[in-house]
Amino acid sequence: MDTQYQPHAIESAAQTYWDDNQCFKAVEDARREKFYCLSMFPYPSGKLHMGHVRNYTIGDVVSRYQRMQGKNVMQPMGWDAFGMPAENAAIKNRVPPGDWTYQNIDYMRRQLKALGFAYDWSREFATCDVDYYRWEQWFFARLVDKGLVYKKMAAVNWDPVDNTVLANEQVIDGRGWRSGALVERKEIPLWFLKITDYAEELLADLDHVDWPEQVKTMQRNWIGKSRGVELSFDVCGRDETLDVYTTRPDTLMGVTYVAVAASHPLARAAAERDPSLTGFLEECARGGTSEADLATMEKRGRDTGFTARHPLTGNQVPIYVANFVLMEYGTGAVMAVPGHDQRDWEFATKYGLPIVAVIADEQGNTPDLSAGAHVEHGALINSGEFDGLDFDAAFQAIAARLESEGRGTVKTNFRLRDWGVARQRYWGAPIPVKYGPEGQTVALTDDELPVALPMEVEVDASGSPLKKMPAFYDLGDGWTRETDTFDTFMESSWYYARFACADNLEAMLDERADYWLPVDLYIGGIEHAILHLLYARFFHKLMRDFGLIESDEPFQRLLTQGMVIAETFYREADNGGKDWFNPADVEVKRDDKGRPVSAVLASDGQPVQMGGIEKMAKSKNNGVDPQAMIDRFGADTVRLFMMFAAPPEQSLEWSDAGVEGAHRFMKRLWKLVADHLAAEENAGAVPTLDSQALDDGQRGLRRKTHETIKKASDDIGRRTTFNTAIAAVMELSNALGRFQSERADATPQDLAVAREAVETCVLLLAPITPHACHALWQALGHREPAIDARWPELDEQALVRDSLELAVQVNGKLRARIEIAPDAAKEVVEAEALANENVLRHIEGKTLRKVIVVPGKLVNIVAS
RNA sequence: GCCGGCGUGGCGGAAUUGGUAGACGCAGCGGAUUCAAAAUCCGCCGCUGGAGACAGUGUGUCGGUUCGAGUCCGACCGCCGGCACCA
Repeated sequence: MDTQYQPHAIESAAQTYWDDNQCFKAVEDARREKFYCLSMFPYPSGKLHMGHVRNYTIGDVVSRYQRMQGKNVMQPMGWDAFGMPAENAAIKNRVPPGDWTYQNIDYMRRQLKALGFAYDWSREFATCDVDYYRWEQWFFARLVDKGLVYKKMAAVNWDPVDNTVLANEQVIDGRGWRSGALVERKEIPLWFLKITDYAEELLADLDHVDWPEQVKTMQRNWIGKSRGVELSFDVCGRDETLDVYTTRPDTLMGVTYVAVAASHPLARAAAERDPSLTGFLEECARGGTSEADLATMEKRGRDTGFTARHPLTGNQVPIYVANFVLMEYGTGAVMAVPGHDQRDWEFATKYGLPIVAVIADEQGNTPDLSAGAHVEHGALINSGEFDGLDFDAAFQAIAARLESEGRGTVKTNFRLRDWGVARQRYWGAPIPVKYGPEGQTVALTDDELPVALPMEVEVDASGSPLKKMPAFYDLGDGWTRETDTFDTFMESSWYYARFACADNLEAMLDERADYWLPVDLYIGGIEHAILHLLYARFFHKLMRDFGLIESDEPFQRLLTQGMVIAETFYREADNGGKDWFNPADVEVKRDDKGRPVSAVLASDGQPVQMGGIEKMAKSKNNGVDPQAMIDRFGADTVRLFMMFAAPPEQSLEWSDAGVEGAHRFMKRLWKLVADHLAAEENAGAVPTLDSQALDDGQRGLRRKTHETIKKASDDIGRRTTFNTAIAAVMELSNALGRFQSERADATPQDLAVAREAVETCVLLLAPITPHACHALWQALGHREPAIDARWPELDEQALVRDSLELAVQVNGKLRARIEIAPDAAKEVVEAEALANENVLRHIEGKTLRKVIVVPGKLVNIVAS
């Protein structure tokens, strides 16, 4: 073999081999256990970033590992191709979004291939392919038939200058990102999917998936199941009621006012009576629609002049209109208990509304409400017949009373809201609906589908070009087509299923979906923990209920990867902003401890400021181009560094020096194999290992080999902590290197033990650095490729030790280490520990209280 | 604001179920090799004291539980992700 490690030649040879032999084409085979490994598909933004490289390397390592376990592995790749960036690029470069998208896909596909990922490329598709989204349109029409789709008014961000709807991302400090105009909340009719019909099941089935607990908790909280009471207040002097929902009916006697949304009919009626309210209602429409905006804005309100009658006491309480109550969440009205709700307390304090204590503090006294609300549960006070009841009893009693009077019912509520799927944008799948001359709304029939998105368009900042294309929307006879397109979360909600049968042009899914689903391991960014994953789970259940698939959940196991971050550098610009410099163009100066102290721009030698470590992003210009790293070190080094630098769930800091370290290891590994092969050649033959005839050194190396197999198998297969698996292989390779240099005149058993260690290193690393291991496995004389080699098998016998080292503590502090036989009795261990010189020194003059022996670990002697 | 995380040497991280803190790697320092350099190899490497044996101290801060806490509990500080039209 070549004694030099030459990554580029090795990598293209391995990739050619895999390609020519179609090694990663997945074929359904009922007799074999399947493993479907999926990484979240990329948005084709232009080129791969390090986050992609990390995501896809994790998936590839697991896929290759599972293949070596003998599983029938499917690992597909595709493109989440609809979305806003294509429209933005179209405005900027005057290129149709479709052209831009498909060009990006071509470039990024080449990059993925250069990284050597074991994808079945025959299953590739982009969500902007008609053959993909046509089935989404078909399925949507089925949902319309089943009554799972409806249209209702909902708030959007409206840019009054560009006359267009803005995404939340396009609203910056309450202004449109292009126009700079103050954004308004505007209500328009939009399509919704009834995800709330599935709230209960979406919550319950979280118990049956193997996901990180934090993600399950976030989803549970997002769905937000609560038990409360829906009750109604009569509006005094008007023939109407105000319905409100509360999870705290126990505080009902503390209600001192009621608040309604600015767009509530009662608020509008109030403005007709009192025109001075009109300006306030307009003000309420200002600002963004995001929950963060609403939760952090200044809470403001006005008295409508109307009053409501308390359902139990009959007392009149004022009705306020408030900017933080929204018409589309719940009933558009809330009851306020300022004594026991902090937001209500602040509002009441601001507007001089009464604050009444109706829940006692822990000691049973009236709580002090001068500095804030008392929100804990407790016994009722100032509540008439309900005084003294605790939360549960009061809930029941008050709910029963309301029910008997026909003024309320116990109700389970969900925080989860129905999914608005309509977007007023061009680059998305057209919503398959048409409108008739008499106001009819009709889903398109199968023979009217698909609705193909016109590809030759000019996009500007004034909204969707579809609205200006009669050829698209005008169907004649007064019928028009919907010009809104689907939320791109629609496409990403079922792509994992389509990968099972992407070549089927006759049906959305076929029986192959049930072979592959559910996905065994799904890998992607933690930022998708709620929305994407919840929508995909919902869509899966919809498809199941239409008989398209059998399983209940799409993703059996989930791995959420952390971000890739890097140092930022900038200079203050003349306009007060910052000019950001790429880390590749900056030289960092360090002090004698290696701490970075300053940095200069390489091109001019002048200083730049260090801006801290941030997520790799265009805005901070701190992205490291994977391509440059692959060109310089090869794909294996990049993959190795990515897997070694941090466990997958944590954020990963890019480090040029770290990459060089990974490259050095690749060179050492290469040399280790070359040295071993040279030694075998000297000896003339490959001897057979006789595990019964080994000396101490040989047994030591063999133990290390099998300890490494044990650890790496567990780390990759169960824990998915690839960094520690690599560290273990590094330890083995270090031990092997020492062994080889100590035994220059190798005996046959030296060579046999060393070969086992060498082959173990190569196979354990094969999923991570597949190209080099492909070449090394060949060099070691194997005819089958490394991808088809079986994962090394653990020999428990090799792990047996003659003696163990135990730590000896005195009062919890380490004082000595003792060598002891692994099967030594507790008494022997204790005696040995107590005989130790240093231990004796520390217990001298003290009384022995207790000796704790943790077998195989330590002895703790308690003395005082 | 609400929900979910994270915080360990100069740096990335390890310590898997409450049991020897710092594996592995990077940087640094010392040495070998070399005419020299690069590359490579060997050694040292939390902090303080000590020639050393060893002792003290140390996992964001403060407090608690325990024979024993990086790990569990409470309060706080800082940073990150999500908040329904970014993907």
